[in-house]
Amino acid sequence: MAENGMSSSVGGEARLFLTDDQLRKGIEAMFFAYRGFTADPDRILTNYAYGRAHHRAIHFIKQAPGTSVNNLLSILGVTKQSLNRVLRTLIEDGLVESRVGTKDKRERHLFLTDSGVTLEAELSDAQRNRMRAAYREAGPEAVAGFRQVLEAMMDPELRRHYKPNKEGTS
Amino acid sequence: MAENGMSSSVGGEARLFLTDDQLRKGIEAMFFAYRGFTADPDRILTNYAYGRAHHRAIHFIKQAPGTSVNNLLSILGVTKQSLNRVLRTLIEDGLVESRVGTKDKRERHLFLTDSGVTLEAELSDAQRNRMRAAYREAGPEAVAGFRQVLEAMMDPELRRHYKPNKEGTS
DNA sequence: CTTGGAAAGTCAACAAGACTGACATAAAAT
DNA sequence: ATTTTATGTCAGTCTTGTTGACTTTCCAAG
Repeated sequence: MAENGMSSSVGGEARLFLTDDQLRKGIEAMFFAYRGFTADPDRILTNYAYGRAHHRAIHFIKQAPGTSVNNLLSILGVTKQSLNRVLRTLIEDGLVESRVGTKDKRERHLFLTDSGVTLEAELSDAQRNRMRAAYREAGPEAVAGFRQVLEAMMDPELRRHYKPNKEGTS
Repeated sequence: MAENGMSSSVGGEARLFLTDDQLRKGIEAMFFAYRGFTADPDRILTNYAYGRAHHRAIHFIKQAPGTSVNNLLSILGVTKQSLNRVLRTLIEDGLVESRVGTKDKRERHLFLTDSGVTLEAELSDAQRNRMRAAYREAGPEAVAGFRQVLEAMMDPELRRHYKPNKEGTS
């Protein structure tokens, strides 16, 4: 159904950027780029017997210190059981501290310890370096386009909570 | 080590697009966008008891019919053992055909069967629709930037074999 | 005050899909 | 003819996702 190689180029050459072939190239580029995007942190993580899931948890705890498990859950988009296993090892290893909520004792508030901050910095530095190189090579206008397309690709629900794109010209 | 929050904004406001904060936003956008990127095919795949790995295999077999297992391996960047499990189920289920090479009998050449083509179309249609919507919303210039940054993010090795970005202005 | 339900988090068991190691077969090289 | 290389397969383990069952805490209705 609708597989004739021209299903989206009916608008003529002004829409050349969304022919099926252009779309396919974008899809493949996304796949390959994501691999590069995660390659450096992944390499580092194996030295600590951690995985990508630990990186994500650490990243967002650093970003929102004191966040509840539930909040982290909705950001990461996994089940609480899955996140729990990761958090448990990070807490056992002393990278994350979990404090029982004062107002609501059901909640656990998460913080990075000093060791946690150190590992987060090592992982983020590696990932930022790759990102910075790509940004620098592509230039500011390409970066703006990159961010626009990425944001349009997110799930609408997430997008409403996220929307960090418009920053002032300051 | 170089963790002071301004490690890349020393060049002044002309380089605002690669401050650590901009980099972090890009990193998070990449993470969230990739989830959206795979969401629709993933949903479809559960109906067939397949996973993302099957999708990738089917995609690249469709793209390069008759490819050898080894070639597919280098594209997908996984071990042959991992790919083998996926290919075996696809062959058993009659979505992929594996023909022994005529010139070199060690090789297996892979093709999609009619059923394979059908599933590939269903998955690709879903993914292309999401991509098309994002492209349309962001516009042609943003798409060009998107592709530039993605390409710069790939591993250099892969990039040399891939490089599909320069197409004529026709 | 008690009770019953909702919410937050934990424990256990299972599945997908990566990985490494050991192995089989065909082709090529010596 | 024998060894080496290329290719593909089988078996077992690990990470990380899933669902289901459970505890603790909070809150609201009776």
